[in-house]
Amino acid sequence: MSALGTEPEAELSIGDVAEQTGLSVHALRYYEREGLMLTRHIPRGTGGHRRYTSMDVKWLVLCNKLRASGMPLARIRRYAELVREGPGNEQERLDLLQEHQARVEQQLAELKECHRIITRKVGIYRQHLADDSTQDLWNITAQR
Amino acid sequence: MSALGTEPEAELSIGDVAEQTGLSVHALRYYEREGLMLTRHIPRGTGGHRRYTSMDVKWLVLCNKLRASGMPLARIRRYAELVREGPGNEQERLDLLQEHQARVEQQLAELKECHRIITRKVGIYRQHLADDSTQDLWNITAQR
DNA sequence: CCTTGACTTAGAGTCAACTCTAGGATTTAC
DNA sequence: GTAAATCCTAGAGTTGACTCTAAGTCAAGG
Repeated sequence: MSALGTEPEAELSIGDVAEQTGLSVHALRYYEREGLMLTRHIPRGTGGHRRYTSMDVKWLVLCNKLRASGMPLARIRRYAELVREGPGNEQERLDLLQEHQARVEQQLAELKECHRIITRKVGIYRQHLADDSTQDLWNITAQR
Repeated sequence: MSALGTEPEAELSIGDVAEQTGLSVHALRYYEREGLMLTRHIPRGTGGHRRYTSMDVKWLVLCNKLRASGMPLARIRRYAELVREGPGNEQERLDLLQEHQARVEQQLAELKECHRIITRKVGIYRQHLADDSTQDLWNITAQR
């Protein structure tokens, strides 16, 4: 209920985070090594085990979305660096996000075009099979 | 104008095909080795140079669409095998295409969701910058 | 005829993004 | 108290899809 975003923050083990994000524990260690997290070093508990917070989980969920839309890890690292630097570079963050947004729009257009072509081909084969036309159609792959 | 699809068929060098498909000559040789073409072996001219036809170009353009929509080369190879086998396996080809069609639809849904999230984040940063609010907002990355 | 550019093969190298292994240390459940 | 599960580090291995290299052969323009 507190308006300030600094609540108790139950700490999470790497296994918990893996479960909540769908990333493997291997991938999570790799992400830390690669500087993709919000802190350069995930704090460790007494026994040396990583202690993540729910902020980390939120960040990783965002990373998953960025990855799923084709952003390379190198670009995510750059974004993480900007966030780690703290306030002052918001314009640069915006630029990075907008560049990616444009890419995603391109991808969407391309994917829709692919879908159109595949759907047409599916239609041709459906037709062909429905006709029961065992006619050796010259080469169905070249149609249209 | 001939209704039968077997016209003169000017032959094309690997360089011509590369230019027309956007694939590199290296990739084209690789595709042949991997059994992704309509014939197991692209015929060679007297000097041992590959001679492609416009059918090959059409096929490769389709392959590009399938690849661009995330079909792995192994799956394209399977499709190529079915086409090489000739008539009789149309149902199997249709199944393969429909499976891919479904995947593309999933991808489209996922990509749209990513786009929505990125757009929201872009909106937050735009707002923040427009407000000229140099207020050290706690952590903009965690917003919403 | 000769040079330049395109082509040939076989095989090695690259890149991103993990994924796995070895050899231990720590934590948790009974 | 102990066994099983989970965690640690450092580093090697994997996968897919090319991409490049070496050491030539072939073809086209002047």
